Amino acid sequence: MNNGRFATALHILTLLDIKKGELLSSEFIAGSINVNPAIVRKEIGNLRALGFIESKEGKGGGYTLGKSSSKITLSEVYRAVNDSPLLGRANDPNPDCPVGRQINDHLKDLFSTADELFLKQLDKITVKDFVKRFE
Amino acid sequence: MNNGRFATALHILTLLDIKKGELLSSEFIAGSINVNPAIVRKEIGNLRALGFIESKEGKGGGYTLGKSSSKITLSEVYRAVNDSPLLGRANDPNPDCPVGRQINDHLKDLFSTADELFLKQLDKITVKDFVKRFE
DNA sequence: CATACTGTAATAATTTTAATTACAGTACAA
DNA sequence: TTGTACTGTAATTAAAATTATTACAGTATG
Repeated sequence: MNNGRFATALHILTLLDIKKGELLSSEFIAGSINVNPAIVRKEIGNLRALGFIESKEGKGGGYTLGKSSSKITLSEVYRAVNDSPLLGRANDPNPDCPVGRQINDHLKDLFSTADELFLKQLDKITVKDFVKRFE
Repeated sequence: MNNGRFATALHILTLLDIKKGELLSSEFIAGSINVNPAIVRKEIGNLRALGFIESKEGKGGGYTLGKSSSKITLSEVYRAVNDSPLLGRANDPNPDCPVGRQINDHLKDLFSTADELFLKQLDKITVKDFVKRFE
């Protein structure tokens, strides 16, 4: 799990929606999030591959939304930065112990069910909905 | 967020339930989880304060469940190791930006709702239920 | 009183995450 | 056509979080 990346990604999309029509630079975006511009460019590379963001290179270049904020759900954003929200780091238990041998599978079941539920909730919320909270 | 600790805590409780009646040492438990005994003792210190585990000091000492595994829910275990399952690490955005100033509050809302939902699911599952999966 | 445990803290090592640096590539504009 | 201001990307360093290790005092048992 890594919510730092989710926070960053959603922050980027929020700024792009609020400043719709403008091309925002990685430096401007990084200034709002308070992270390094290279990280913004990297995360945008990921979001761009999914069609959420478009970029323009060269002088005067920058970023805009690649699709309407009403068409991007938070579950899509979460999946973009993270395969399994909840599972996270597991132990590496002893395979010679009956419990150790099985527990990771059982934990995985547990979390994948919860993951689905969590993502189902986020699926109902679009970036546009989220941006409305800033009004 | 930190699921390593949840995995460790649940592993401990699972072993204690399966080996009910016996006193298990931190070394035995650590051998099954494949972590350091001092970590087991530390986590047990936490679980003992909540009444989930009892310990006996001195030679021949060790650990047993402090209450029936059917009376311990996974949501209680989760809360024992983690205040907010989902929120995790946040950024430290620029307070001079309208988005930066507000986003952490909005993220927190988002995650606290999801947290409640997640814990509500875990509330339905007891340690005993979990242990049944090993049969 | 020797032994085998727990309880707890301090420190070190490891892993993960983010920051920094660097630079090639691209578009604009004088 | 050249300087400038951007993106794209990778390599390296730094910081933060997590876990491991070590150490030892305290306690019960035989």
